[in-house]
Amino acid sequence: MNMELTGRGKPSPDKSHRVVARERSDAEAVGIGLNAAIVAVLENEPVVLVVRKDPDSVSATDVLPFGPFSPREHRTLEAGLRAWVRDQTGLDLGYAEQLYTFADRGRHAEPGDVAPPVVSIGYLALTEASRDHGLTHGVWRSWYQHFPWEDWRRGRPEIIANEIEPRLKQWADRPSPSTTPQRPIARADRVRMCFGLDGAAWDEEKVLERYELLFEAGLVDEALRDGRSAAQAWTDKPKLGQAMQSDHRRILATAIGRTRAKIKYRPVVFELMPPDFTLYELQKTVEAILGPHLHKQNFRRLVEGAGLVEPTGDVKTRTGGRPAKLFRFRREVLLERPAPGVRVSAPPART
Amino acid sequence: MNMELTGRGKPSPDKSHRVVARERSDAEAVGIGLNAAIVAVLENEPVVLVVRKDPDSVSATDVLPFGPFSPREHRTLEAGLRAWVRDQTGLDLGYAEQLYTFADRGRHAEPGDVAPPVVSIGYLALTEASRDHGLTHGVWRSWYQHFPWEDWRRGRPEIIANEIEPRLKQWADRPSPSTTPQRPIARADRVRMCFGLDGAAWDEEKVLERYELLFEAGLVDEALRDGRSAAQAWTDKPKLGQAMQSDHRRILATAIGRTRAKIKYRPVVFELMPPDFTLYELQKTVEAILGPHLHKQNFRRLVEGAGLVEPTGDVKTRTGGRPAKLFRFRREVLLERPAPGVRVSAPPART
DNA sequence: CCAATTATACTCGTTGAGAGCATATATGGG
DNA sequence: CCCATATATGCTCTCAACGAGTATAATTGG
Repeated sequence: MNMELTGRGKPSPDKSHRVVARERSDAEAVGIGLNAAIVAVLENEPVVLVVRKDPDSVSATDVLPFGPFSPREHRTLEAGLRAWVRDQTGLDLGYAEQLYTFADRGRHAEPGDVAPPVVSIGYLALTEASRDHGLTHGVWRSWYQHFPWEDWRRGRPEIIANEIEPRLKQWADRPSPSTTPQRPIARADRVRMCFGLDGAAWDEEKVLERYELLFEAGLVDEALRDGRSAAQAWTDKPKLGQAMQSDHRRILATAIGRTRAKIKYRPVVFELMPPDFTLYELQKTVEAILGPHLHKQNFRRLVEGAGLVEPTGDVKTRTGGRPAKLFRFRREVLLERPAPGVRVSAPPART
Repeated sequence: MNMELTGRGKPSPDKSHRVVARERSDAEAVGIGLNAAIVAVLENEPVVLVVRKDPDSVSATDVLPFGPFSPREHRTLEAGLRAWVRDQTGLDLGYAEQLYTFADRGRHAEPGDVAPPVVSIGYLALTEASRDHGLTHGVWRSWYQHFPWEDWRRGRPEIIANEIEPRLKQWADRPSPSTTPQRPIARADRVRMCFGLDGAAWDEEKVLERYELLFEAGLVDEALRDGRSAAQAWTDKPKLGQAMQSDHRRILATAIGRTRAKIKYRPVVFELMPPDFTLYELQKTVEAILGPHLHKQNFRRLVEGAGLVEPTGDVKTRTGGRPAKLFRFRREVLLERPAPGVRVSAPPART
């Protein structure tokens, strides 16, 4: 499949694509790129499908599957997405939803890139990892590799206290540049709310806000590619988390946040599960996404009580203890309640 | 401001724009249109800002403010939106958020249109109606004029029982066309869940789902413009609600649904309120958006207890009874709780 | 056969939301 | 001036949901 956007000439060897874009006489007709964050849970690890730009390169960064949207070929955006995901990775997408449309100039430019689309529409897809038989290209990558501060499964990640908190507080103390004059909320307050510092609660859904904050503070590699390189490089400490190509990490952040939010009010966990599963496996999957939340007995009560699952009648033995009943998703719940989901509530705010 | 997308030639007198789009040699570089659903509450009526395509025309349909996105001029989509909204309507946007990106071919075409953008990015903006002094173009239109079935302020709207229910049930009984072969949920069940029939609960957030269902069933005028005109016109009864240009009613449906959802977990109501207000006024505004929900005393307890407001110290007299204390939005709540909002829960599901 | 491990059932206490009652303080008509 | 009326506001009762703890059941591995 032709990954290059037509109408933009051949992939430019020029490093500064923004200049190219500015000089186009027809700048208002832009290319549309579709980006897919294809999420699964593999052995209790939330993963996203990435392809390598150049597998042999030392500095190869991960890139989400992406392709152009061709209105001539596809009636809807989603149809286009499904088509080229199949072509490109061999995967047949199940659940997919649109995330966000980004068009920030400068956030796309990347040395060595082919001409990037100016507007990229991010999509979230959820799939069962063990159903990836058709997968021809791409590998599953733990999403916490790109967002280590989001992994609370073993308690509060140390990177927050050791790296993020001191560096962000230092950033907050610096005066805001005049380019953002009347920002409504002070830097220090944003830092505090985003990362749950000084007694604020950690909100696992604020994934994008946290990434954007680190970006603004110049603590992620991608910030250096933005036009503001010089201003951002105020510290030369190693940057946080593994970077991705273009603005793909921002799309992934959006995907993680949306998945975490949606799992609570829609039965989307089941997109990640095999047809039959034990309640413990279901809980582990939820916890992989959200962080460890729930009391085991209450989780059972919650999920069964909400009518989200029904026993298959079989049990799974060899679990190391008493055999666990197998359950399946109870589809009828969609016809009964307006917003069924794993309603885990946030742990009580630390005061 | 030039409303026409560059690179597409002059506004075509040709009626069938889809054909024009298909024949463009450069179809993959498409125009991006930004659409704004600018929402306010005016005298307890939720309203949206519309401009008239042709005010003198008898068949003039409402159209949301829209304009092209020009990556050369604007760094971000939102910046572009704010700029041309100001140019076009004289309004300075406050709160704005992206809604959704639509690109369905066929949903845009409209007789008499100038060449429509192929991809339209919808935005939701909330503003205080009495702050529209700068407004030069456009009028406030009740959003229930376009969605009469969404107005539950005086109980269940009669149009549901009188028009929607019979016609949708009739549609559900017809066999699905082969173009949508394995739709996961049966038509009858979708009708039931969307419109709360046969004991199902009414979910005020499903605005888009309801509109799309009516669209599929050919009960809204816009469906006739879609390529499937012939198939859709299976009944010649009058269509439901006032139509809008292009796919603007779909964007408005998305905006209503999002506003209704967001008001519950973010303090966005206050974008619609003057600086000082009584709790009764606040409740009326919430109810204009959501439908009548809350017990007056509980609403007060909820809103004050959540720390969303604080008394200004003044009272508003001449209310017809005891003077009401004036309140203002308590901004500090943003620094205290992760997701503050008017947490009105749905009324108990009718069983 | 027993210890360890996992699964599942039951109970208790707190909290928050829905609903109703009671009281306070205006307006407006006689 | 007084009272009927209307709105504002405070308080309590009840129930359901949820977090947390305790107890019991059914396996596996030595």
